[in-house]
Amino acid sequence: MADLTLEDIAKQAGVSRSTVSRVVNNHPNVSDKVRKRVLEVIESTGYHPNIAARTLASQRSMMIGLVVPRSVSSFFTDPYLPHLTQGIAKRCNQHNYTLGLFLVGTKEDEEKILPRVSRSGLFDGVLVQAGHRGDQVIDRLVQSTIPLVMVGRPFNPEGISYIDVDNIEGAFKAVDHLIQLGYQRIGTITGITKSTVGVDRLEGYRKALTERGRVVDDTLVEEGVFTEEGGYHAMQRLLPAKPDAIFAASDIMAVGAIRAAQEADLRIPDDIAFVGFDDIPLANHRYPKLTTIRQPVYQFGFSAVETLIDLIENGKEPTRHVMMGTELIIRDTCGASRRK
Amino acid sequence: MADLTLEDIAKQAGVSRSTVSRVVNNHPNVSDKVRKRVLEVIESTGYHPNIAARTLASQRSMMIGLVVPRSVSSFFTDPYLPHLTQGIAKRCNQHNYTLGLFLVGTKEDEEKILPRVSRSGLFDGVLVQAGHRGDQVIDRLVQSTIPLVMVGRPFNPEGISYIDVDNIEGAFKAVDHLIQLGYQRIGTITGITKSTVGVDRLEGYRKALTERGRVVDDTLVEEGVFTEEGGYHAMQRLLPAKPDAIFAASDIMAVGAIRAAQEADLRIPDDIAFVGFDDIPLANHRYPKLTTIRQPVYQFGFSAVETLIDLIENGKEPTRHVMMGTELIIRDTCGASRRK
DNA sequence: AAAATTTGTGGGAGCGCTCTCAATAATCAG
DNA sequence: CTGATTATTGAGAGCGCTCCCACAAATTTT
Repeated sequence: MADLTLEDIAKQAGVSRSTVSRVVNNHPNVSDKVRKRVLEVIESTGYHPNIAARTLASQRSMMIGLVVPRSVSSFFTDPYLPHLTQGIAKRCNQHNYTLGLFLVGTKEDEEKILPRVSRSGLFDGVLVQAGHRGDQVIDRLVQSTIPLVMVGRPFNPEGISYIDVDNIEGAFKAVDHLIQLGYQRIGTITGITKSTVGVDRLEGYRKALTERGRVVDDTLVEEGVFTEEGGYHAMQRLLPAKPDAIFAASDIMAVGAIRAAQEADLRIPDDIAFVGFDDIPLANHRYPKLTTIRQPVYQFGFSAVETLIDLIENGKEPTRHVMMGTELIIRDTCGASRRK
Repeated sequence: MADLTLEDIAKQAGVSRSTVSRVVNNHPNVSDKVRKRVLEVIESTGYHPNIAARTLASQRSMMIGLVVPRSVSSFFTDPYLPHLTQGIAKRCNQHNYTLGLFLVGTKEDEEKILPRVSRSGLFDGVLVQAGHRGDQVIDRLVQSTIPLVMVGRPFNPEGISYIDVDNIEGAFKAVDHLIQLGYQRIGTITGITKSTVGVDRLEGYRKALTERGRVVDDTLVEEGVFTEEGGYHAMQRLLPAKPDAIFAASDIMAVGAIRAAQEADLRIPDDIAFVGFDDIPLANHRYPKLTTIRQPVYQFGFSAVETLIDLIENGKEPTRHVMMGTELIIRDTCGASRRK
């Protein structure tokens, strides 16, 4: 069954290997009669071309790799990556590409994964999730010659194609919303500023305050890692500065921050308001419901795959940059309904 | 760089292609002198073997596929699968296997994925997450000749290797814990009973009650899908029966159930106690903290990969069944500390 | 009606590797 | 020191496919 070859099909259909190949690959210049006959044989035998042979002969594997660098540690604590992966897998399948998954956990993983991804010829291209500044995996992958698209903007984007969400604009919307609601001491829990996401969302925060004539008070800015604990601890550090509203750079951090606020007996949103970023399912499944900035993660995956395939099939120049928009989702934690 | 071949290395090292192949594959019977020389050339050129060619010649791809069927819809709402995937990816890498990811979303996905996984020769084996009874993907994959390991017990396990967590025992522990704490009206929110997980956890619930001389009251049993909403709605249906404790078949459902209880102004654990299943990170990051049954998801992934590789390398007979244990994690929602 | 073009089909040379087998070199026993 | 054994190396035949080229058949042009 699995060991049928083109030759076998050719023999059964009474044609040559070449003709069967043409039929399988939908090439023109095959008469309808022959095509039909070959198709019937293929159908009845359950033949499926051997991918390794095809890859070797055509120098195209129809496989792309998704590499998640070591500095992206939150593969399963934050739904972002699973969601993204799902979008990527979906689109790959639609384009008949197979997806290889590489989660880099350790230095050893890195040493094994890198050559396999970039020099084994197994992958036509690679998608890399952006991580921290100076992450080895990213740098080394970028230096290789394999077509590559980054998911998230790298610090040094020269010559690199990437897709990104407009984090500055998203953060701006979140903070501006809080300003419009009349909050006076708006703090922020930034993500790791070793990542462009962290940097950009902080910049959006700053920009909103500045454009509305506010002064940025550094005692209201705390950095955290992108996890629940990160938000929790950052909030604890922020509490003495008595903020009346917080923009957290991710929903997961917002959840942690809210926990810290609740433990300090603050009511939400009466004593302190929150806006997150991401719109993870949990945001709508907790009490009180989280006001947040929605980013189109699934479409992000789609777009990444499209961009990469375009790169693979139409050459690496010029580099492509895709920027996606965000949306403010107003729920309970910002206190909008109360202040109306 | 990527287009170096064995032949090139052989020429540079002044030996034959065969010898270089032996060195690359760590075969014995190569003199130290020659091996060293070849290794140096490989090192200095950055040569990496072409995987497609190797696969074609050796009939082994060193790739395994992970297939998540359509009936497992919760790829990103529940951290279970991401966590499992991480364990699988880790172990694959340690064994120098590459992981292909297939998330089946639609019927069309299924038609494309199945032949590619089972008949293209690209994969040496496949891991399949268990889903609902009668899921086409599972049935069809099982019928193919490719080495296969199910993650989670299938309904019809004859001739199928699988690994599973002891769900009956886990549920038993959870419910027995509630019984020991003196709760009288212990209800359960079962998962979908079209899955063995759902069935087994319900059985553990029944077994615990029966063994402790209790009667199973069907008005205290509600089925839900394995999501937050599933738990929420099931809890709403359960409320009129006035349970004083609930065993939810997953943490995510427990979270939803707690939300429903809180909306009904019940205090936890004073008015109603909860025990979940899974021990997802959130269980420890919410207030009150969730008492739950921990299953070793990461090790689950490890074990699945080990079992599959064993199958690939040592033949398909006999079928392997691996059962993993669980652990009761006592936190706040069961009221244990209060009742001490 | 012959020549030129346009299909449609088959043959053959790889793609880069593995693996068996034969050949040679090195080692050993008697 | 010779014949036998063993360690080391090379040659060659594929693995199953693609793709270029040549040829034959059908169609069009002059």
